[in-house]
Amino acid sequence: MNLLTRQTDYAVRALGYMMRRPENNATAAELTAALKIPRPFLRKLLQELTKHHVLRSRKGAGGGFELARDPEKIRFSELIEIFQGPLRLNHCTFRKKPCPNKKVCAMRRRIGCIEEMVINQLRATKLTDLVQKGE
Amino acid sequence: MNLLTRQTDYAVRALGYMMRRPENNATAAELTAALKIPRPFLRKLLQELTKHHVLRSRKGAGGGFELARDPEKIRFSELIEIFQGPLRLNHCTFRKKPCPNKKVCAMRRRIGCIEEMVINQLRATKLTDLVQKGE
DNA sequence: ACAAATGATACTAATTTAGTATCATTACGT
DNA sequence: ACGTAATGATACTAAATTAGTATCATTTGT
Repeated sequence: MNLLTRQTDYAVRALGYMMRRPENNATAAELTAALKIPRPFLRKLLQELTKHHVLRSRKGAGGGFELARDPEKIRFSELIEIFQGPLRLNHCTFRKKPCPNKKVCAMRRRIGCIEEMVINQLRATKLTDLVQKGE
Repeated sequence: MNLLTRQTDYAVRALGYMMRRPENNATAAELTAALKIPRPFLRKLLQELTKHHVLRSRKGAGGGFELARDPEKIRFSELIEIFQGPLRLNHCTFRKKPCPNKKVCAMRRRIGCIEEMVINQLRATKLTDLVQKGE
């Protein structure tokens, strides 16, 4: 059981790296060298972050990526959602065909409860909580 | 992002069904009919539960499965572990090669914290919480 | 113009999850 | 004893998800 995929993990590392630089920026090349993440994969992931306005990018020579916002305003939950879809711990496998197991749905309620807790935690966790500036 | 696989989901349904029967038992055939889960898949899963002493089985005519314990003593966490391995929300992808990203490991601490909360909740959740007897 | 950067997109590979098939073994009922 | 109804063990295939690659287009600074 693993809540985080490698993409999310990489994304946090990359963002963390940028956060610790004075200008909050870096190029894909730098990040590849520093973090040992396969370059094309990293690039794709950075583009994704740009699309979702977590990063801003500049093309061309001297270009690169920079944080689009204060790291304090980048939520862990947001990153997870970008790479792993909506935050839910369980989606009823029978959702389409009107669920024939109403009886079991105490499960869903109970899980919903745990789910809510987790989501609240993930929302409350900011990039700055994941990566300490000084470290 | 999905915390539960279908196997775990099915397992809860199957156990819930058995829990609501007077003898806490059923055959694979009954369960297939009642829960609309593909039979060979269900059988495999029931065998797994038997191996882990959540169920007891009896072979031969008139045989079948029964809960090996009071449903109050079957933890949700245990079921997840059986089908999805150890409860961890994140395992450092760099664990082998001594992690070159000590800097980022605030992430690990923070995630560890959320992880612990989730695990505690899952441990505290019993089969009886997932499936109400009367329902 | 050229080099250094990202954007877009389509593809392959690896891993995990879901599901199938088959034969062996056990136990009840006659 | 035999047939039938059940699970045990195991090996396999299929589908879905995740990880990673490749390529070409576009932009920008010098």
